Amino acid sequence: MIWAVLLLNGLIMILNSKSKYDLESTLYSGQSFLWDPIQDENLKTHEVILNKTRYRARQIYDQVEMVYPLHPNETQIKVLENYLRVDDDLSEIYKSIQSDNYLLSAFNKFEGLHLLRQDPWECLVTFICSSNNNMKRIKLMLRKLINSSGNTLNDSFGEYKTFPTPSQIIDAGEDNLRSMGFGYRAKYIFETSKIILKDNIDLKKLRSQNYYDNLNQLTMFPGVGDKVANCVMLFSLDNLNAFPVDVWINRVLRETYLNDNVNKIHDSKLRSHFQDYFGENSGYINHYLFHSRRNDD
DNA sequence: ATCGAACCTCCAAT
DNA sequence: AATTGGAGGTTCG
Repeated sequence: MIWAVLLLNGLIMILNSKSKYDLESTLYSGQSFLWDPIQDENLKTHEVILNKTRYRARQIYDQVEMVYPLHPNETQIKVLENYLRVDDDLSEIYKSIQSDNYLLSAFNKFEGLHLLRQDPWECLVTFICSSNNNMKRIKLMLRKLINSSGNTLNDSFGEYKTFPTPSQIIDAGEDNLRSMGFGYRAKYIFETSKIILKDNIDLKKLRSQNYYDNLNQLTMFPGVGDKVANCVMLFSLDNLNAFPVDVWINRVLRETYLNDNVNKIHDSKLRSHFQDYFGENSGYINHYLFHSRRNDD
């Protein structure tokens, strides 16, 4: 009854999710490094900047509550719902997959884990940074980049920064990027920014385009190989059949799906094999395998 | 074509 | 306390 009152008064803004949503698993499962947990009235709230606006969200039962902007307009609600992929019907995806014990256990343990629909430019920079790197340092690098090169905006919580555009990264310069701790990735980020600017590339136009066309396009950027390209496609370009193969996926494939020594098989060959094996939602499966394998102790 | 090594930097484990 | 090796890969020879 309290619910009804709160809902009617518009005090609680619950996003319209098709199935159970596990916000924390989703935000911190290694697909985005741009969310920050903040303490809010003893509840765990999470913050991110999307489309130059600050957004805050938290788990409420099996759904997501949008707690900021305070009285969001339709567009703002759509932005967050779109980003969080609340329309994905996970129960359909769980059902569509041929059952094996490892996946069943993963679905059960992380029920509600969603893929995100991130901004492709931010996603591209993020995953170029991720090579030979760990989550903590990736977050630190991105934080430094945003703080030093992004635009400063204001809202009722105070100042916040937007993600730098390609030209802002070019303005920073490769040396500056190195001093921020990017290491050899500084050149990749810098050169990629130059290409995007010079060729006037709108990465969002790659959405829903052919998987292989996107793969070819993305791997033309320096610092982007098969793995990074598949991450960008899966986490920002709606290519749900993308299948990034990293060391963790390698492990789980070797331990659970193959008898042979997987190390002898090239990553891109593994990738295409398991795309065929798992089918059109292989990207979702990939992320459950990845997250599950990283959290199994 | 294929295969190691090298690449920046941080940090946990010797 | 100094050194080594690995970390959610890519590139170069």
